[in-house]
Amino acid sequence: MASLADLIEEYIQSLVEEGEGMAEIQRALIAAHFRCAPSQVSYVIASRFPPERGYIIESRRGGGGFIRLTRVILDEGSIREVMSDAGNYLSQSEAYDYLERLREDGHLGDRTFEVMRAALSRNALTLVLPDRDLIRANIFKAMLNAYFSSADKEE
Amino acid sequence: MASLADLIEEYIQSLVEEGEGMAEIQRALIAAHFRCAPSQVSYVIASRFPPERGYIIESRRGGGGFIRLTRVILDEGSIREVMSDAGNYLSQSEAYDYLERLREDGHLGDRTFEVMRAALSRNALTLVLPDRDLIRANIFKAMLNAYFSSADKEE
DNA sequence: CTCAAATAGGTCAAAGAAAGACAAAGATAG
DNA sequence: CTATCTTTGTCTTTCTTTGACCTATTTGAG
Repeated sequence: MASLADLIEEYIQSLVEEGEGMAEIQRALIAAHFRCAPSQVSYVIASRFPPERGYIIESRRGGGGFIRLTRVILDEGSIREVMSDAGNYLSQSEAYDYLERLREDGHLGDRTFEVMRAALSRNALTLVLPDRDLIRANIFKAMLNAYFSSADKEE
Repeated sequence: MASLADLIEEYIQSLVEEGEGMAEIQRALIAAHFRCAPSQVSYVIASRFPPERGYIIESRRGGGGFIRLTRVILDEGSIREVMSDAGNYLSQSEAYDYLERLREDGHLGDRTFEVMRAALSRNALTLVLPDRDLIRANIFKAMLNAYFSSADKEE
């Protein structure tokens, strides 16, 4: 069953697409539309549109206030940057966010995306917690490295 | 005599078939349906739908949580064979041999080969020895399943 | 102009929801 | 009898939802 957060995410997503990568929303309006607490909308924005997925979040309070979401496309040169942003510990959700972004921006094929996702899944990495995130960060960087240094090879 | 686990397996199996290879189930609902502990459902999933048998297991906790099962169809029986041969522990050299063979047989593209190799490398898997080979086996199976379940998708 | 009211978003913690991990007890096959 | 498989229960982790309180902006009365 899709949670309320999922529905709100979908809704906001459609607004962003409609605005070709940019949307200005009013928290209270969306909350009213879904009959939920305004902070629920904040939660959705924080959890579904974070910088890891390539969104810039700006806002203004008071009369005529808004929350602006802008999708930033990752260029070829900034991929290394993503890798160093990832750091030495990486949770599953952070890792998935990065992958999502790389794919959305056309730097990763669908199949490679799925393979990497599988390698980074909590399921495959049956370790206790500080270890798991450390190994995940290692694997993440190793795979991206391999992928981007074997460019111009097909599949 | 058919055990409860067998009945639950059958039931979930039918859901997967109904969904043409994919099912999203709610653990608590299934448990209620069979009047058993929720962890029983986890047991069935772990014991009857493992990666060796070609299933991908994903899940989400919390409100609106679910367990998603995806069945991987392998036209080439040899790949499933490789997976079960691989066993629960896999050394780097064994893993590399399998990858080499899959590539030679045309089942793996060059780039995917490199990515998988990186993920399975001793370098990425900075763990002590019994652990390392166990995690490697997990990752290996997860990646193969992901790769072959996303056939027909490019790169 | 000044400042208080109205407007609107931010933060955080607590409660609720649902799955995961694991151990222990029970059943069964060999 | 023993090893393996099943079943249950308890505790943990993760994700969602709400509510109370805080901060920033605008507006308008005096």
